[in-house]
Amino acid sequence: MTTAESPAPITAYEGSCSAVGDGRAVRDVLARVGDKWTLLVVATLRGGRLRFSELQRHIPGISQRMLTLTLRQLERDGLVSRTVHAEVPPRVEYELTDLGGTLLQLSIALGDWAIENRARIEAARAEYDAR
Amino acid sequence: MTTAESPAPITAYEGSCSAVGDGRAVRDVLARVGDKWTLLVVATLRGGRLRFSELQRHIPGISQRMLTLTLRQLERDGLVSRTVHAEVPPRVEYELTDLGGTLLQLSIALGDWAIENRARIEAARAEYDAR
DNA sequence: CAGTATCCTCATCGATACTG
DNA sequence: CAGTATCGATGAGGATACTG
Repeated sequence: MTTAESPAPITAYEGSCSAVGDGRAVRDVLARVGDKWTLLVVATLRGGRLRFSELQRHIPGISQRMLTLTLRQLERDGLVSRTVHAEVPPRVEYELTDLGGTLLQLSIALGDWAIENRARIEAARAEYDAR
Repeated sequence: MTTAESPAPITAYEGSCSAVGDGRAVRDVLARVGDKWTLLVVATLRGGRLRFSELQRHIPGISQRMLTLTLRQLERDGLVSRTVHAEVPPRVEYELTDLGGTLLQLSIALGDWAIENRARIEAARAEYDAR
């Protein structure tokens, strides 16, 4: 799920069936959404706006650096808005945009799928590994 | 339960809140599904069973190695079934399992989201970069 | 045909230190 | 408080060669 790429052609699925669109678009989305923290940040913002330190507290394990990078990407893509309040000490709040809200729906679907099928997947793994 | 009420933190998914499940499950799924090729392979199998070389042809840019690795993971997780036909030359066919089919639904939703919002995201990026 | 086996590169991420 | 700067480890993924 690397971000910086694709001189490659990748014309997968054009025409053949529109179910998933072209591979480039799907990969772009996955590159954004499939990294280690993005969906977790989006999910954490589902309750409304939070400031930087609150986000960090609610996402155990995320480093300051990765939270910053993830938020910058989300902001750049118009999925999250960033509001700086002119105060001392500084207060910066992040909030999902409307577009980010639609992504949230997907992340919930993905999360639900994860919960529902986790046991099945782990059973399959155990069986596979048993050989 | 999309709480719109409390600014109170919906702390990090410790298995309690169902909206996104716990972070670990979500990350597991993303680790599986969010890599460079998995969803593309799943999507390619939507039409039914295909053999190794057919998959490779339909997914431009994928290396033999990555196709093999991706298929092994999917097989291990019970998302794809592998059938070896006792012939010469060998013929191996891959097909989505029922579980894999449910993942396909998600990949379609993700693909649709990608198509629908790609222009918006790129516009947001352009605007962001213009500063 | 359908894979393994190696080698190698480069991006991702974590840790740490520093700053407006 | 909310970042930036820098460094180093890890590992995903590509290229290539070989095999049952």
